[in-house]
Order: sequence, then structure tokens, then C-alpha cells
Amino acid sequence: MPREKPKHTSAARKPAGTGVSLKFLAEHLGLSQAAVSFVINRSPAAKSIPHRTQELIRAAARELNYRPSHIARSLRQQRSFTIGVVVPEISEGYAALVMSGIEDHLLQEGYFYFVVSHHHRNELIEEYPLLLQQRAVEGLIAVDTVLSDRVDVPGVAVSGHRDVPGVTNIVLNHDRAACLALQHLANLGHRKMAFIKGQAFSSDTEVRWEAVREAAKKLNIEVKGMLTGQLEGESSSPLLGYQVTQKLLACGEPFTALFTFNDISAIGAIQALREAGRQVPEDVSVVGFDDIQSAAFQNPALTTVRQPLREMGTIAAEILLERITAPTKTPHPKEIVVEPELIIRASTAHPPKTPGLN
Amino acid sequence: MPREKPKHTSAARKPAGTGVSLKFLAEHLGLSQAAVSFVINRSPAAKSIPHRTQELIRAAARELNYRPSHIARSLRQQRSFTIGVVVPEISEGYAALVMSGIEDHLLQEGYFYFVVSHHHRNELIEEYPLLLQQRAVEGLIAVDTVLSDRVDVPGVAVSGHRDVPGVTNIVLNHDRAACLALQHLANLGHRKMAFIKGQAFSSDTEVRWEAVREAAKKLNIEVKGMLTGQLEGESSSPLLGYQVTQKLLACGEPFTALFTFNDISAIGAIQALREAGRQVPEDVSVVGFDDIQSAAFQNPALTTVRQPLREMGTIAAEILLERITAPTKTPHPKEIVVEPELIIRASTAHPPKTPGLN
DNA sequence: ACAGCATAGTAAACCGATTTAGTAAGATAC
DNA sequence: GTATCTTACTAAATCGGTTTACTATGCTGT
Repeated sequence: MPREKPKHTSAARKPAGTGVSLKFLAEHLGLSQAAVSFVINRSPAAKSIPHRTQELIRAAARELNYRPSHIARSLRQQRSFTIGVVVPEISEGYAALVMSGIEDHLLQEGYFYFVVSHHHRNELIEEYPLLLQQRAVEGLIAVDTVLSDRVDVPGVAVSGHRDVPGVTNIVLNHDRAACLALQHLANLGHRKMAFIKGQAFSSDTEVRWEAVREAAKKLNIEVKGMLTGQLEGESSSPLLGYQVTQKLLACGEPFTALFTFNDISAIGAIQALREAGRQVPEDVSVVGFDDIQSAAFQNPALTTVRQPLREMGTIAAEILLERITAPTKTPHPKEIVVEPELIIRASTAHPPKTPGLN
Repeated sequence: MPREKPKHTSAARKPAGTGVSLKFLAEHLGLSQAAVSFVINRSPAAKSIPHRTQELIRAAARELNYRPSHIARSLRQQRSFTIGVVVPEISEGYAALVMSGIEDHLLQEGYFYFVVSHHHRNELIEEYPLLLQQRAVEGLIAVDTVLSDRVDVPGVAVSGHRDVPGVTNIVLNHDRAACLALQHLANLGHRKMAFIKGQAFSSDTEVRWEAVREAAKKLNIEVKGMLTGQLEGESSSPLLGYQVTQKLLACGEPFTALFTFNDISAIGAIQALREAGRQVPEDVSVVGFDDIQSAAFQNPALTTVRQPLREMGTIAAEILLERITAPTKTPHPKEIVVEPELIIRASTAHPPKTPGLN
């Protein structure tokens, strides 16, 4: 009779394709899957397994390069450690900054995330959250997007501005933002101001505009319909700001200051002003919004209202994970307000001495 | 004896938490899970199930809002329809553009993707691909990152520039890119050129620099060590370009043209030049690289070598899915070359009449 | 009358883990 | 000597689907 070989019946396969499974590892060790699982996960049940055996198991796991299937684990534990992020589009500076804040916190906590971008198409805004849920995300973060309430995982909206049940809103203090900008311009001596509102689909547009009107009223500044433009179109190119500004100039109403919806449109606006022979800031002061990276490196460097976009992303991730891991602790905040900051650079100055020159 | 109620024993639960399961749906219908599964998936096995029943099943599924668990399905079918994207960081214009190209194709084909950013930290570059694999991604796309070969799923690198087995490289034709830029400057009459190389960690740096030297030799242009700067530091802010340019100016060697590693650094460079009293393009012409969105809206608008970043992302996704779904068809291309395009704007012009004025 | 085939499904294995309940062997207590 | 307690595990259920193999019934052909 031949000497008995070490247990190596190996019903579990190990063709390079899939990596080694728990079953394979257990058989290799001559132990049950349960025992191996206990040790690998440092489960309390492992306390009855002697140190010697534990080391054997860990050594084998390392040697065979065992990596538990996250999918199998998710299925069993009903925990995916995955969340979904819904953004309008990726290329835009805004969403990218928020995402990088989100990512920071999520990866650090061992969560991964799916990103989907809907390009403002309604059917996608409806469908993606459901698809994400099907993929067992434990929560959703929506950036500048209104989450429908058909979703039953915790949600956090960055600039969502809609009262959706179960969704926490992270919003900028727009009142303060508008005050900062208008106050700054008023202090410089500006009275005739023009404004560029955001696209209708952006959830910030409405709130911010309301805040601007409020602030203007407080400062006793007139908001003329003729001097109020609105961005139009999907893209996030400076071209939109360029076009609106041309219209504002064409209407003939004089102005010495322009408050735009974001930095991108401010950049386009400055271009249009310059082409029309108006110098920035000598003839017209321009205040942007967001403080995207390149704002500081425009010529002239942009005065702008800074939104702490990265922080907003981080906060969103923090709140979401809190809500996921301790759903009962806090009933969950409805809204979290972050503060803007006025960054004064070179695109604003006193109005020209001959005011109203057009 | 009370009238018999419709079959509704319902061992399967349906508390709002988890949505309905196949088991619940099957019991609700009084059918087996298999039958329901066949119909839902339009599997060939469903042909033996009469239309009437099929409709009943589909109606119930719709009504109960049944959504199969993607995780359970993945486990059984060993297909996750998920891929992993590895980028240096998200906030940068470069990666964001490539990602948006990737996303376009992936979502369209029913795949989702995880994003991880490694911030050039080696341990993360090593670890993330393994973690992604553990999460059963079917392939990896690395952007400006060298994939280690310890991964055994198909990989595609965008600007990877390293010969990793099993990885397809999508690269720009850097020789042509360098030629376009230098030819353009030479045609304008420039002879004294300065250069800004990329950071050491960027995988494009080496290749591009080689191409620049080659092109310069062909055009008989001297590449002086003193007029060669290098970006230093993690961040992707224009500040880096600003600092390098200050050094170039400080060295005292005259130049009339500057070819930068990317648009971001070109923006910083222009700032530095201006502060030193050199006008762009009157005194110094500047050529950027990439053609990021804001390049067109700089002042002056940036002349730059355009990389088709979005397309590179889309191509990466296409190749990857091809390799996943038909692994044997093509042995798999080692390298795919895309062509650059010179975008001439306002930051380049003839050199000044008094050449070499410093 | 009975084989053979189509119809309309069902039972159970399976994917790869986690987890509960339980067991066998040896040590200790009384 | 036996009841009890540890110690060191294991068997089997489970998560929620997919898929293979099989069955029961009715109809057709000869």
C-alpha cells in the first residue's frame, strides 16, 4: 500500500482564473470553511481555535494569496460597503471637486462608490438611483441633482434644495453669499449692477437668485429686469456666459458691475466685455462664484464667492456613513449649511469716475 | 369552513427594507423560482411557459416592483458587469475628461465602474487594483498610472507607457505632438525656446520629452539645459508652472518661446511672464498641452496641442469591453496610438524684432 | 393500447462566503 | 464514575438569484 499523501483531494478548483476560494483554502488545510472564516475575519468565534492553528491558517492564506470574494460576503451579510454618487456630469469643475471630497472620506472608511452622470436627462435621473439600488448601494449622494423619493436607502444631496423625505441637504448659505458679493460691490461704490442667473435645471439657481434679490433690497440696490441674464444650454463652457453678456451689453442699459452665476460664466463674460471695449475691472467689475482652481489664474484674477466644494463632498460622505452605520442614533439632520467666503482678487474695483458711461 | 384564501402562505418576507425577492415573488404567484427566473430573464428555457403565464409573471413583477439583486446574480454567473478605474486624482481636468469618455461607453453597455485615486502614493497604486479585483471587477482602466502585473483581469492604460503584460496602452503620438508645436514656433521665426517638462511621476513626461528633443534636433533647434525647467510637486495647480517659469526667467538666458507640459502650467507661466514684464505673445510665445476647456478662454487664448482625452477614455472602455466579452477573438492590441492636433489661438506670434532682448 | 413527444413546469445544486447550532474528545469537579 | 465544562472544531443553513436535470400530464400517432 502506498504511503498516504497529505490530504489533497482538492475538489475545489484553483485554475488561475478565479483565485483561490475559501473552500479550496480549507481543503488545502484539512479544516472546515467555518474555521478558516473565523480566523480570517478575527471573529469572536475564533477564540476557541488555538494560536498554532490560527497561524497555520493565516500563513496558508497569505501563501495562496487568498482574497475573500467581496460579492459573496456582501450577499451573505447584506452589506455592500458601496455607495452611489449621482452627478450631472464629470468633466465640470464643480462636480469633480465635490467628488474628490466624497472619495477622500469614503475610501478611507473602506467604502467604494459608483459614479453615474445623467446630463440633466430626466429619465436617467429617475433610472440611475434604481439601478444603483439594484446593485445594493447602501446610500446615495446626489450632486446638484434632485433625488426622487422612490429610493429607500439613505440619501444626501449636495445643493439639492428640495425637501425630499429621507434626504439630508448640504447647502451653501446663499443669503450670506449674496450679501458678501453685493456688499463688496456696494462698498466699492457700485450702484448699477447686472446679474447672470444659472440655468433653469441647476438646483442652485432659484435659491441663489432669491438671495440676491433679498440682499439687493437690503442694500437698496435696484435689480433691473433688463440687466438680468440667464445662462442657457447644457454645456458648462464659458461660451454661455459670453453669450448672455453680449445680450446684456446689447440692451443698452448701463452697468458698472456684473455678478455671475459661476466662475466659468464669469470667464466668458469678461471676454465679451473686453471685446465690447469695456475693461475689467476699470469699466466693469465682475464677481464670479465657486472659486474653481483656475479662477485665481485668470487675467484679471477673479474676485469670487468661494463655495467649499471639497468640504461639502466630505461632509456629505460623513453624514451618509453616519446614517448608514448608526441609523437610529440621530434622527438625521434635514439640512447642513456651509458658509461661503469672499475671495477678493483683481476683477473688481471702484466704478469709473464718469458713472453710467455706456 | 371558511372560504379558502388565495395562496399566500408567504414564508418569504417583504418588509420594506430589502425590496421583494425572487422567492417572495414566486410564492406570491404560486410558481417556482425557476419559472419566474426564466421569464424575467427571457431565458430560452422560458419557451415552454405559455404566454398567459409569462404575462402574469411580468405583471406581478412590475406591480411588486421586483428588481433582481445584482449581487446574487453576479455571484452565480461570475459576471459583475463592473470595472475599475484607477486615476491619480479626480479634481484634475485631465483625469476628469478621460473619465467622462470612459463613463459614456461603459454605462451605455450596462457596466458600472468604481473609481479610486491614488495621489501618486505607491502603496495605493499597488493595493487598489487588488482591492478592485476582490470586488470582482472584470477589467481595469488605469489613467496616467502604471498597472502592476499582479492583476489577472484585462487592463487598459491611458498614457501608461510601460510594457506590462496583458495591458493595452492607449497613447498619444508624442512625436507628432512635439513636431506640431515646435514646427509652429519655428515657422513663426522662433529659435530660442524654453521648455517645461512634466513631473517625474507622470508617465507622459519621459516619452514627451524624448519626442521634444527629437523634434528639436530635426528642426535644428537647440535645447539648452538652462532653458529646461521641470514641474515639481503633487498638485495640479498653475502655481507649479508659475514657479518654474520664474526660475527660467531668473537664469538670465534669453528666450522668445515657451513650450509647457500642460495647459495648467502654461497658465501659470503666462502669469509669471507678465509679472516679469514680458507680454504674451508679443515678447514670448507660449504653447500649452492638452487643450483643457478653459484653454480657449484664457487671456490670451492658449495655443495648445490638443489631446483627444475624452476619445481616449472612450477607446479605452471599448477595447476593455471587447477584451472582456471576446477574450479570444483578437489576441489583444499592445498599443493604440491617437493623434494630437495643434490648436492655434492667441498665445503665439512672431518673435519680437529685437530678438533675444531679455 | 401504448410509445413517444410536447407542454408546463419543479426540485435541487450552485456561486463563495458567513453564521448558528451542534458534536466529539479530553479535562475537571464532585 | 459520571456530570459538566472546555477546547477545537464541523455540518448545515443562509444570502438571492441562475441553471441543470428531471417529472407529471396530456395529446398524437400507429
